[in-house]
Amino acid sequence: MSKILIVEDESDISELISLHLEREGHEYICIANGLQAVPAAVEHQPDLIVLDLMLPGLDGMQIFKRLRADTRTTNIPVVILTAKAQVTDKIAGLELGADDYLTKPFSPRELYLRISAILRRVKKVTHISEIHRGRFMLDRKNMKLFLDGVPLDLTTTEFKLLTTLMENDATVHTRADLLREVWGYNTDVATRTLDTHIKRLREKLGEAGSHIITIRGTGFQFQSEIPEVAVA
Amino acid sequence: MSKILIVEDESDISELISLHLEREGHEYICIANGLQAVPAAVEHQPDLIVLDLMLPGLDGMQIFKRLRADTRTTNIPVVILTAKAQVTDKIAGLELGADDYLTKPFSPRELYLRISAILRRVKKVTHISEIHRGRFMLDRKNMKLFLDGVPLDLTTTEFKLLTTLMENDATVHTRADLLREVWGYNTDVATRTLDTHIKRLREKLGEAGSHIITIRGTGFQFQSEIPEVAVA
DNA sequence: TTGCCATGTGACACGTTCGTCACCATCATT
DNA sequence: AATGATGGTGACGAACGTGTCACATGGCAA
Repeated sequence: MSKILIVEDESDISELISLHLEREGHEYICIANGLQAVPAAVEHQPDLIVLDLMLPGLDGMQIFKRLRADTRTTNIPVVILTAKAQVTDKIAGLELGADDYLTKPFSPRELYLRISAILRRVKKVTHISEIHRGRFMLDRKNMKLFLDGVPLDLTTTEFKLLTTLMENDATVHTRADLLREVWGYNTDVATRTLDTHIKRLREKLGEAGSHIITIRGTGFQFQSEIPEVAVA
Repeated sequence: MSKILIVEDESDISELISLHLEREGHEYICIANGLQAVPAAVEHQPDLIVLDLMLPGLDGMQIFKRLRADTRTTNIPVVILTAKAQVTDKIAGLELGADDYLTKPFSPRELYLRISAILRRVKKVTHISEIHRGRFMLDRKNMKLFLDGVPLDLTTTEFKLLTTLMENDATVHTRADLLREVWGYNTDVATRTLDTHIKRLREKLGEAGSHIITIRGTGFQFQSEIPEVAVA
């Protein structure tokens, strides 16, 4: 269930929208006065805002800009509704950073689905605290590693190290890179520390430790798919 | 810069799209054969896929479904392109989980802007590994807390605890809730542990520790804005 | 005011984690 | 095959993080 803020002065349109939202189990707040848009968004922290540009006596674009300017609302997706059917208007709306732009008359079902598409995307991406790479799944939120579905506990350092390696599959990370990424800007960490941690990681991974590949003279690399190497 | 995979058999259309993408500094890969879509997406891991549904001898919808079915591509946004202008088709496409749906003939500029809108949203949300709350900024990626811009080191437990509290600003978390969220489902953690960690957190926060509020008889709460209380 | 109960606090002890070092293994080069 | 350099390993002590307890404090109701 998500919370949607509808900024629309024509009550029949807002009813049409809210009907759909309600039927699908969403929560909504309708306001008719554009001036209330920012305060309402700040207060309710909706997951998405539907904004009609054609509000009486007010430039809807102005409201949109204010929503983007305020840190408390800048990340909330906005779908713009308007009667201006010109392609140039559409482009102007999208250019300013709207998430979608629909022209009246619109199909309420389409609007609803476009709202869903955005919400879905946001949910999905938020959920990507998980990195999937072949047999590995890194759950960043819970600092857990799953190998073939089996949970493995990692220490903070091991976790950071593996995350850095896994984030860019098959990219070579130099020793300096890793030290900087994992240990922070002041690379006052000495000699064999990195090696030791790589070793500990490989140890915990068991046979799958071979996914961490040594690039002699440079650094290390994570490969989710180990290429077949012909062995005599 | 983002990487876009274009699946389109008409070379003039794919050129039109790629021209725009290139001009804005994006990288792109064009493939004309729908069957290569999934392998190409797996290999290149694009940030977004533009998929023409009207591929010769192939059901584009089928390809879309396969992209969503594969764990390695399921999270990649897809923009569907089609000649079917019927609202019902549009609805069908969005219903299946496309991120946007454009009908031919379309304005290349509009397509480009819609692609940008999705990329922007994804980037923004991905970037929200940072939680901003008043004077506090929690950098989940680096497990760091910034108070008025000053970095503070937190231990794993402290970090989880504060994250849980901060995620829902001004929401009261019961002791049981916190124990479950931070310590995991098996709440075999005893008596005064939570209090001790709250204390340690407050200690590290110094004077700002007052943002963690005790709700007597229930639990704790994080408030980014401390309401003015009249003191005699 | 009294007494009870929920919360705050300081100290402690245990286990974990970390960085370092000395030494060994392995690879590349000649 | 010899040599030097680079990476791997095992061990160890110090530092850190954590959970628990005993006791102090403070709010609330009778």
